[in-house]
Amino acid sequence: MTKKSNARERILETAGRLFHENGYCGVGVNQIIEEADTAKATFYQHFPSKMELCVTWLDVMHEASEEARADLLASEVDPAEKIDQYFTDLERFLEERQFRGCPFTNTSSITDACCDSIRKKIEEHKISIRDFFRDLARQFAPSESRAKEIGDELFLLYSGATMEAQNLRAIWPVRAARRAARERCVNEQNK
Amino acid sequence: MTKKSNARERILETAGRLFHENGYCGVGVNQIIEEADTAKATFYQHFPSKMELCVTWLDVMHEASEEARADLLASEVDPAEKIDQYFTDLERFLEERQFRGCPFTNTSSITDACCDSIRKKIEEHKISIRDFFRDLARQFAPSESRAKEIGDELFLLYSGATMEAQNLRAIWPVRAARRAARERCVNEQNK
Amino acid sequence: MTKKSNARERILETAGRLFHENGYCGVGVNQIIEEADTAKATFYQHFPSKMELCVTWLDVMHEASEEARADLLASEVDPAEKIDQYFTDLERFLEERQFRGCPFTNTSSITDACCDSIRKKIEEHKISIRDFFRDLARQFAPSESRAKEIGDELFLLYSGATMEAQNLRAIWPVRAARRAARERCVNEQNK
Amino acid sequence: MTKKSNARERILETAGRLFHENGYCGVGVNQIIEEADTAKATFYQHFPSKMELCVTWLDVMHEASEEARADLLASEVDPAEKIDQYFTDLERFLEERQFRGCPFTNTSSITDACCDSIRKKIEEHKISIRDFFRDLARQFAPSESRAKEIGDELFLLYSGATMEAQNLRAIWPVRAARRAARERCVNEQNK
DNA sequence: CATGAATGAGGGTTCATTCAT
DNA sequence: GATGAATGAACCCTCATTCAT
Repeated sequence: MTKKSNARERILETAGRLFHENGYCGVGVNQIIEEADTAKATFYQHFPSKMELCVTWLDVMHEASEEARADLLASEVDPAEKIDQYFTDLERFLEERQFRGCPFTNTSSITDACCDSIRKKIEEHKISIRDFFRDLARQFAPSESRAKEIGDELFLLYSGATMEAQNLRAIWPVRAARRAARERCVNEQNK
Repeated sequence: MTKKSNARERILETAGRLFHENGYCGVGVNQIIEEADTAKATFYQHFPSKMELCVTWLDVMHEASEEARADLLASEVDPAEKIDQYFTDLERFLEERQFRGCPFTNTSSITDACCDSIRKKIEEHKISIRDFFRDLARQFAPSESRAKEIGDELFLLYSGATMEAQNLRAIWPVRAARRAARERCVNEQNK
Repeated sequence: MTKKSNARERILETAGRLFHENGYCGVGVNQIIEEADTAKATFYQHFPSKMELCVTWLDVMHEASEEARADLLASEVDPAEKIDQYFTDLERFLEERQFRGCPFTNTSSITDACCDSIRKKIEEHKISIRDFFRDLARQFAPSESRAKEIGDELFLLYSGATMEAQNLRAIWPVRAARRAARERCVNEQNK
Repeated sequence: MTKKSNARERILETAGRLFHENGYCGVGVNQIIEEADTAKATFYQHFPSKMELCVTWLDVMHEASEEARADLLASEVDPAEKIDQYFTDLERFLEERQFRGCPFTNTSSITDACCDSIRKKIEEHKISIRDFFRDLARQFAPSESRAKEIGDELFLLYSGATMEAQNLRAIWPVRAARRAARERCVNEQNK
């Protein structure tokens, strides 16, 4: 038993890597199946279309991401530490993937014209991260409206850092974001 | 030497609009020449390839952008006002183009695999914007090293705002970035 | 020996219906096994290929058809009445199947390229119908050679009616054929 | 001058032959372009789709057919002679094409599921032939209603003959149809 | 400068069939 | 006797690019 249908896994993994590296329409089904070492029809037995495969992959990524953030939020350390940890994790993530940026964002700019179902996944994911930062801000901000303001600011710092680390193939944007985010948090607590 | 070769202009303009609207690989050469009302070979007489056309377009965009930023830096208003103005301009730019995001960034994630010449253009442009924000910060920061810190932070706010306005098809990220950037500036001056 | 292998029956029945409705190459093996509620390999256990399945189905159809015609020939009514009855049955058959025409003929034009075994089935069936009409004509024609002439004519009226009812999605060709066939018969008897 | 764009001609001719021989879905675009000695993209530069190509071909065939029938109708010989000539021409046509039957009908039975535009062409063609036979019958029938009856009968004889010549790979059905059609005409005139 | 026919490589997808279980 | 994952060949179609005119 056990190894039943590992072709599906191989396809999903390979496609995910390629989508992240080259964007949705920078990857062809041919490339996916070749690198996953499968046949074309095997691909279509497991996924109804290239686009559905992409959506499935985004789903998997999103769930893992949400879980990690929920854990961080609930952890016992103080907010400034959480911010630190988040951006440090981001740093590692981006470096491991050679500054390929955010998988969702990368998929996005290419997919505009075509597919709403992919677009929707990306939106949901982004909003979910924005909400995470708002929750985080609630742990130190003096008021609800201030928490929203600061949460959104952290979200933009995160997003800009991710994007520019990719654009510039450098880690400094992430570090700058971490520093700025921490300062924000500390300032607010000292008021 | 008046109307000679206005075909080139039409192609460049049309292609730019389409690249920004639909992304690099969401636009075909056929569509470009049709909307520019030219012939196939005319296209290839002026531009060696679709990619070179894209590079040329990015060059044009970059120069216009740099000039505008230089003007803003040199203007007589106080720094907080400059920040305000920059993000307000960004807001208009993005709304006019239906939240299609940054042309450079959009082109980036698509082009990774293929072409270094496009990548280089994007890097140069991004660094040039980062430097603009550092210059801006120098106008109010207490020290050079602090100016760099704050300049980078403004840069990330700008980048995140642009990206998420596109991802979410909404203007609030830009407004949140402006608010945060202003606060940064004012805080620093009041220290 | 009761319910053993009713899968075979289900496949045969389902395939027959689908072939007639959508044509040989308008039906896929996947569709057949799904609508017959069987597994892939079960299909190929009972039939070596889609084509052999088609041949088997044509066989079944042919036998049923021959039996019905033999009964009609042997019945006690007078020839003109038999002609009437035959075309009335044809009318019902075509209407029930939404003017999908003759299963054999339909299969024919598709199969040309590939397979002699299907072709042979079709020929046999057609000759058998031609012979039926000759037998029918013998019941009223003045001579053997005249019976052949008229039998062939009835056969062509039948064939044309079936074909054009399909081409035009209309029943009038069958009714016109019946009228003409009856007139033929009556004329001959009144000579 | 002169030979400009003969690729289009080659494709149309080749496709027509193949459609007639193997039916619409028995022919692939790959086969067409190979036998026409062109590139795939050349095909699609001239015809928007395989289906549109088929429709175009049917149009060409239809026009040629209509013209020939109009000429025959208007000719000076007597009706029985016209019938004779029509079926003799049909005989030659079918023999030249190795009993491949009616191009329209052949295309039909396969096309059912997919394409209405092809279906419509076939219907129009068939009705146009039916009308031809009605016009022919008007040249000898005693009344309008009788002309319709006999015209329809001739049409069915023609259709059945064409179909069965194909099914049986034999010429006798056409000859039987001619004989029957002539007899019909002569009988009517002698009444 | 302009035309548009021609190209080869590749796009995503579906087919009938086989195999290990 | 049944399962369904895996296959390779073929499906129709589009791309950026070149060439003769």
